[in-house]
Amino acid sequence: MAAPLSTMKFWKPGAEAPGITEERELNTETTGSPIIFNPHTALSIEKQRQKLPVFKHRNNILYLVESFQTVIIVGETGCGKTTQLPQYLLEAGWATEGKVIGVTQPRRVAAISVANRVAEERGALVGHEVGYTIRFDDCSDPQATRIKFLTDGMLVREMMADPLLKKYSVLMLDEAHERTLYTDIAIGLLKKIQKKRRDLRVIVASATLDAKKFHDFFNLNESGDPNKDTCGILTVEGRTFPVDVFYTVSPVPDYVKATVETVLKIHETEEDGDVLAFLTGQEEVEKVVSLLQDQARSLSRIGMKKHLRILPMYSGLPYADQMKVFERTPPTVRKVVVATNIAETSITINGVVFVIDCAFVKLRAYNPSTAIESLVVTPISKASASQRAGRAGRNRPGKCFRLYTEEDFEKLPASTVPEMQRTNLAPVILQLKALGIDNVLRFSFLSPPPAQTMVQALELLLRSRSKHLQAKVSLHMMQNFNQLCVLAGLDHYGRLTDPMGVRMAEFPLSPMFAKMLLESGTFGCSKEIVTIAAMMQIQNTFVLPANQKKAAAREHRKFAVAEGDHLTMLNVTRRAPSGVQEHFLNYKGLLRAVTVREQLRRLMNKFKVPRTSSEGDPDVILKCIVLGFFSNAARIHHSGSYRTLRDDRELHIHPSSVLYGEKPPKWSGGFSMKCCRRQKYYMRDVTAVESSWFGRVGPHFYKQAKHGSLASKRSRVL
DNA sequence: GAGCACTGC
Repeated sequence: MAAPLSTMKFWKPGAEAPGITEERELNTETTGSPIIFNPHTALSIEKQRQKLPVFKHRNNILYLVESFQTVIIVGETGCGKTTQLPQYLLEAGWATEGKVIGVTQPRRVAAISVANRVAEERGALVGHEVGYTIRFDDCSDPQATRIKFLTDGMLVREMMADPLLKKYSVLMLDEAHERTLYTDIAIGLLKKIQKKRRDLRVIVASATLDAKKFHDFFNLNESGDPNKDTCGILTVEGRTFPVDVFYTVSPVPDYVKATVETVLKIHETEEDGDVLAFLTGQEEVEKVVSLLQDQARSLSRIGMKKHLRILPMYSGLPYADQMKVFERTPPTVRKVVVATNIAETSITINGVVFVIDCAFVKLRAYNPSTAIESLVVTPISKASASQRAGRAGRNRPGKCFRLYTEEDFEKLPASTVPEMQRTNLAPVILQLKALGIDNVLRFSFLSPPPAQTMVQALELLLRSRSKHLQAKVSLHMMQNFNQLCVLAGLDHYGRLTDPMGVRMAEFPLSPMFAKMLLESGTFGCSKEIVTIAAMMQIQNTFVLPANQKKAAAREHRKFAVAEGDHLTMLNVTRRAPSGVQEHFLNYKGLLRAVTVREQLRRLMNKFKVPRTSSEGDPDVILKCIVLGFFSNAARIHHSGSYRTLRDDRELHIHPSSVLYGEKPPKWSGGFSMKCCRRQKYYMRDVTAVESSWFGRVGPHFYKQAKHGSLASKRSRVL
């Protein structure tokens, strides 16, 4: 029998206009060749372009770009800003004399699909007048391309070769409200460039919420006279349908159960239309999917006319399963997509009319006092809630069911903490230094990272090395700074070392990886290390399908080696080519690892790292890994768990490691630390090592011990 | 003893 239909009660306050800020019509299969239009159909394209809401602001936009160095465009979903604005600028002559109009996107697929669409509108193939540049795929022509779409990370890379971005006349940062790490870096750098290049125009496309923050940041007018502002704002209305928002009457004790009940309630009482439910992670998604599938079976047994088709969606899902959510269902079937946050920005599913929002999201957090990254289930922001709601109004008016009270909604923060404020800054600092920002403390951050992190350590160490000031710096800051010094990316004055630091910054990887790669040639194992580094960039080498866990685990054991995960990865690449499917390997990931490896090899050649092989000797490889990852070392504790060398923190081997469940090695290293649920700390990518290797590799690092509790540890290490 | 939101260079 079906469970009694929902006891959930919702109420609907005054209708809310969803503040939607994105307009990508994401075609997930963008690799097909674009259609070329003949002049006859071009007329209708012109008409379509004129119908977009942004069109009637055309002259105003061009006037603003002419008059202000920076223009903030608040453009709601479907207004056409991403595709039209660059074309208006092109038509108005902003791309003459070899200049380029650049438009950044936070995601690769978006850059490709938008470039394709704009090329289509202009009746040409992408890669000529309109092009794109993303990592591993440059589809632009240095001579011919006038409008270039690129990822924000790519723009930052380009600044290394061309610090003033001389080839660009205008740069538009799209989706700036998402505040990704690279968007924020680009924003800070562009402000700096604008002071030297008065002719460079910057357009920031953002949500309403942030417009003023961007305006105040970019406005260089200090006179108080608004007539002298250097930054203007323009709002363009969107083209979406209204979404009715409902809240629960009382707080929900268990949002997983509540999601299931709400789906059933919608199915029972609402008209046609697909459902999209947001949850925080894979486990929750699978749980809801399985509960709903049970219910759906019962419902069809009792003769419910309309069927439910329940589909999970998260990034770790195999590609073929992900594609299922885009398939159309017959009118007698209601599609229910149970997704993680991937459905909030990265993908758009057509046909969604009902959204269920649990109010939570899993976010990365960085704890500077432990140097450990963790994933924390956090309440979403209001901006995020409205983005989720907006997913219901893409095709026709929709409804959003929030599994929380209106009172709780009011307590949510206005926007999500920018990535810049919750990430490890070592790579950011290295990049900024490489871009000639000597004093990273003076860098104009749109949202400055917490002062208590490495930045403060840098300042204190740069200005004075007196004991008095050092006492104020906590141990971890010294360690972070020291880590970069030992890696030799920075000297003790905080300057980028040449060549080591300069080269490290050029690698699209964190400093530890770069160090390991650059030294691997002299260690005699660069061929192996480059493969291992590439493999470490993919999230999961192995896949564990929910219904075949045991069979998969059995297959995975076949690749395992006693030394640990790093050499197991090497083993996978050597033996995997046949039978990726049967061995339950991450096919997409392995393909990606191959491209990453190619890029790394090119950089290694550029820096003349000798191509050497350990010829089957594992120790050389492991020592080389320790060289980069010396700061991540642990030894076994009599309790059976591990303790970190740097601060005696309790650690466990992550269940995904091949060393999990085996006789634990005395020492482990090379791992990355993750804090997962219940405040337990885990090591991922673990390798068994010898204690004697650390002292030789990172003596300065562990010497720092004398400032704090590490002293006793160190004597045991060396 | 038991688990990994999502991007990007």
